Amino acid sequence: MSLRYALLALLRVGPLSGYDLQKQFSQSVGHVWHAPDSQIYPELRKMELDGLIEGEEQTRGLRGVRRVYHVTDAGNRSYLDWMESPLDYQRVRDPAHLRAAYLEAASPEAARRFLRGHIAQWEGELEQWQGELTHIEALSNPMLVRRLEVTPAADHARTIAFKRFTYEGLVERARGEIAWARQGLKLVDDLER
Amino acid sequence: MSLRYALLALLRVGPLSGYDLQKQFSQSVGHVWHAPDSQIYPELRKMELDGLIEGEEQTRGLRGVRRVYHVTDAGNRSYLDWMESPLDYQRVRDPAHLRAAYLEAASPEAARRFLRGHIAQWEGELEQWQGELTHIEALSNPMLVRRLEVTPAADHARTIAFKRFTYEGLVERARGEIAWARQGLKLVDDLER
DNA sequence: CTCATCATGTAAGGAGTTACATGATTGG
DNA sequence: CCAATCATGTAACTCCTTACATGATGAG
Repeated sequence: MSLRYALLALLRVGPLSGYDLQKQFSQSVGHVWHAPDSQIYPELRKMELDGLIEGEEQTRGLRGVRRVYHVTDAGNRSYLDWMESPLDYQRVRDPAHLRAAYLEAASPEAARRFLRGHIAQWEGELEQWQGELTHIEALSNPMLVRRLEVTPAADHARTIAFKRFTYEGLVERARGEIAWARQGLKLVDDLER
Repeated sequence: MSLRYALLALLRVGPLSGYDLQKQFSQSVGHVWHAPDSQIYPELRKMELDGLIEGEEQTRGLRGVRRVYHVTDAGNRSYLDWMESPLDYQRVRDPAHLRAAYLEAASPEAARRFLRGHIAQWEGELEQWQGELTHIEALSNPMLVRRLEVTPAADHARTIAFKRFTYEGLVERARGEIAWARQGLKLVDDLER
């Protein structure tokens, strides 16, 4: 159910097509909420049916068409309502820690492969999030710049501060996961002796 | 797809019924992989069809029946294969950080409610995981004791070490989330001035 | 003219959630 | 005899994944 709020968060800056949104998902919001195109297009249609957004068909060249969506008043209200409402947390379902808990059943080599994989996974995320953080600090994220353009100057600091806060949290999480897996590698070494 | 490996991890210690497994899910494995009964019973049936486990119908009292499942050779192999295979990581989909990133759209009170909720959420998890850790150190977790009983003495240290490692990681993660949300509360205070 | 990019989907299936549904047994 | 717990499910629905499918436009 969060997908539509991720989409609304982007659309509140200004009208975008499904394709544009999809591109943004591999950048800005996509860093906290991934969604493939096959999920975005149908969700936009549903949101339009629910009256949260409205699509306008634009011609592109001679026969090309694109639907550009903008947020309706109802959509804006729905977004703000979500923002004021309690978040529902998913129950824990963590494949990496599930495996870690029974790692005695794996060979030391497999255990090391798993832990190295975990490090690689989170180093990838870390790089993404640190990159985002750099773009936030330098005001070089195009979506953030567009957002600031439609935001009263008095709210610029807030807007930037919460983005920085978010990505700092993610960076810390990634570092935590990496440190944990390194500990695990040491443990596997110790146990082998 | 991890559910069946969580179930196999438990069943490898000894035969259990769907009901027993369901109970264990709210304790041992459930701390890293939640599953409701409505998901466990059908999954066990599917695993039996796939030949990973075998169920034996036992009578309970006069008319009561219960199916007690045990792992087959194929099930054991499947589990060990999974243990040696690379883990597939889910794409990031994080409602808390999604909201945090756009917290400028919320009122300061709502922002505080959200952050306090986040702290409460992770303090709950922290308590669970710290409790588990205590039970591991004290060897007072019944499932762990049963596991050690069917494990060669030479592997006891390994078995315990990986459990401790897992829950230490989870405890650290929870602490990280709590620290992050506390930072957020400070930020909301600072921005209000 | 061709290729990258723009642009929008459908279809099948797996995984998980919530709610509903039923009945047996055991201990007090 | 009554309540807690034992015991096992189904049904409908949402969300997400993977794979498939198609065609237009613009730059070189």
